[in-house]
Amino acid sequence: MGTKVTMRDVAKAAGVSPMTVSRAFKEDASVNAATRAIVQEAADRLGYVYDTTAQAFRAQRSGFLAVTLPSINNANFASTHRALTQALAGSDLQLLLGITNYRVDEEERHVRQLLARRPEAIVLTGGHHTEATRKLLSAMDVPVVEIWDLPADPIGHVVGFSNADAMHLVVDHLVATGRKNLGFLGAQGDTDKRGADRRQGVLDAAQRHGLPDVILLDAGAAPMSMSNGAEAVNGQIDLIRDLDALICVSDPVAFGAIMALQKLGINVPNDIAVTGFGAFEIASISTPSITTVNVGADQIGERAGALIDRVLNGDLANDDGITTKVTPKLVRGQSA
Amino acid sequence: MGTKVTMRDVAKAAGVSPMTVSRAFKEDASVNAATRAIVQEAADRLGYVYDTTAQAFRAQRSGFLAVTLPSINNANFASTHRALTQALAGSDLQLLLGITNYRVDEEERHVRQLLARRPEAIVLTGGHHTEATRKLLSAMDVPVVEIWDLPADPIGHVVGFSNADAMHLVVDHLVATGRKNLGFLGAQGDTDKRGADRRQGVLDAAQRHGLPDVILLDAGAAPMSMSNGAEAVNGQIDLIRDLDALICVSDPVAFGAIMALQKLGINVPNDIAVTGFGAFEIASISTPSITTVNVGADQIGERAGALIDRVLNGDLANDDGITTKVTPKLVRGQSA
DNA sequence: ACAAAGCATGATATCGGTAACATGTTATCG
DNA sequence: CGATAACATGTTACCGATATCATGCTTTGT
Repeated sequence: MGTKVTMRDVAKAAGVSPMTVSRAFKEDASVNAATRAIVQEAADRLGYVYDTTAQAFRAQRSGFLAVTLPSINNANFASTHRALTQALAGSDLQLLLGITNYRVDEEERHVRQLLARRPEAIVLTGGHHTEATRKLLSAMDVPVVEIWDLPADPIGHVVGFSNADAMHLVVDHLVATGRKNLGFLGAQGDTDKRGADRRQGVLDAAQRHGLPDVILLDAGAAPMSMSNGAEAVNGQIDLIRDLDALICVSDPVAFGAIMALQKLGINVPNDIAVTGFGAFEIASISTPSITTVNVGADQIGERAGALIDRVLNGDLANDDGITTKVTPKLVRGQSA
Repeated sequence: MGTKVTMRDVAKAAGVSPMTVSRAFKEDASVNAATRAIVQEAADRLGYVYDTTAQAFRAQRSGFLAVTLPSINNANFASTHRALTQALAGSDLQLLLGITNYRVDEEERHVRQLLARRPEAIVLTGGHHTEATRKLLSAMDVPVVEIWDLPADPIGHVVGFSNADAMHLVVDHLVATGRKNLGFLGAQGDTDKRGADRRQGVLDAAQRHGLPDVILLDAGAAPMSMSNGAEAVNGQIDLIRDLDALICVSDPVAFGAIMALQKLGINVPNDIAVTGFGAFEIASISTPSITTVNVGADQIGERAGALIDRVLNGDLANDDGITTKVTPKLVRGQSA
């Protein structure tokens, strides 16, 4: 019904000044209890809804926390999101999400949009960005937290881990259990930089161990999931038969690969070991369960939240970028 | 670097009035090309970022489309989100998400926050809401679209399907293939209303077919996933041994259940049929593949987007609520 | 060559809350 | 009892972008 009811309207209805209405809506402001009740009643009657846009404008404080995520269909990013939300439950920040589909150019588009809303801080998932994105971010002096990565040249703060190093855990484990001929199944392009970092980590680790060249197997573009794993196995089975270990870029891909291998009569892990990444639920439910890496997605969200709290409380200067590392852990399953 | 650069600053630097700067940033406004270039250069040099908050305030148009989703870790809601984003790519709307964790009280909290940002329209996933939520929504005359459900008493527009009716497809199929003793595995509370609707649909359909009482099996609270299915089977196996069909509230639950059943030496579908819901990827990749229901999550997003386009263009009065039904389809797998 | 139309730009007021200051009224104290 | 503090409320100005109206300059047609 009531279109555009403002504080002025409420004030008139309650027989007070707009300022008193404003005060009545603030918890701690000094307003007589009776007056506050009258204002409340008038507001309810008129169907008044507080206008945060106006408040944000006047206070020059949007109350937004901008967050970019590659995907909204990923248990790990969901964990980070949840932990971040919880860590910031005390503050009055509202999350403003941008979904980048694993692409830096979409990230740039979103960052532009997000910054125009004047967020209090911005959280970027990933440590690779376009030049324009970096420029935009340094132009405004908004606190920046990069998560899920350890960028070589951080923009501001960082809460993450090295995707490349995490793969060393996997390769070390495979080598320790006698595997030598490794294959890596993931995107072979560089659009998804975290995936590319993992690929590079595998290559480096294999070289360090003096293993034969790692066979690179294409699984399409991110976001990759179960079907990608299955199709990649079926399409490149000749290459795979020579391997004794298949390192997959993520658990869903690994699961799809295992399903396809089993249908081809190839036993996991006897004929070939398979590993995943991310400690998704499928890794523990699958038969065989999948050896994977738990990156601590919730820890990332939690610590990023705590960091933002400190920055916004002024406990922490914005320009001395703090890097918080979380430690990925190998989770042994039956598949490797 | 440059804190709070405004149009005024750019104007001064470019030697023009703020108004000209404003025009230079609008594609179609009449500004001399040379002037526009000067302004651009000045803006870039100063690191000016357009302030959407101020614009939104002045124009009394936020540019937000508010959307509530139960979860950000769900392929179906992600599909809806993606389709919605694409359908609205032409408009300049920015999505403002609220994640409700399948709870109407959290939804209410989010709706309050979202409305305070004066969205152009609001999309609610689900058709059950608190009384306060309904009141809030009718107080502002913001266009409302409820999706993923067919509410008995819609607030505004609707794009959805009947969760209860969708289960008839499943039960009909089970009956047609000779199953009689059904169990329903899902939440037994009413927090997740869509889940409760599905449960009711199964009960009604079974009664219609004159089947014995459906055995209700608890799988915990939403969001439920694979482990819930597996644990529920392990914990209530005595009840399950008497069944010849297990209807699960979602595919992940069904998959977890199948894994647990297989480990117990119970063959699916020979000993017991199992069905899921949602046509998640796991349903097609799993062995056996899972009989499920595809609800057309992307269609929902697409049509909701088109609907919002029409409403915002004034092609459609806000008060004559349009209900668009999408038709869930049974997807036959090997599990039932 | 001059009026009319077209184009580029500037000045002013405004959107809805609220900080800062001002004012009026009631309690408190020596 | 007069002075001062404590409290409740009102007045004014302002945040940044832009709709609207006004203005000056250039082009065009006859």
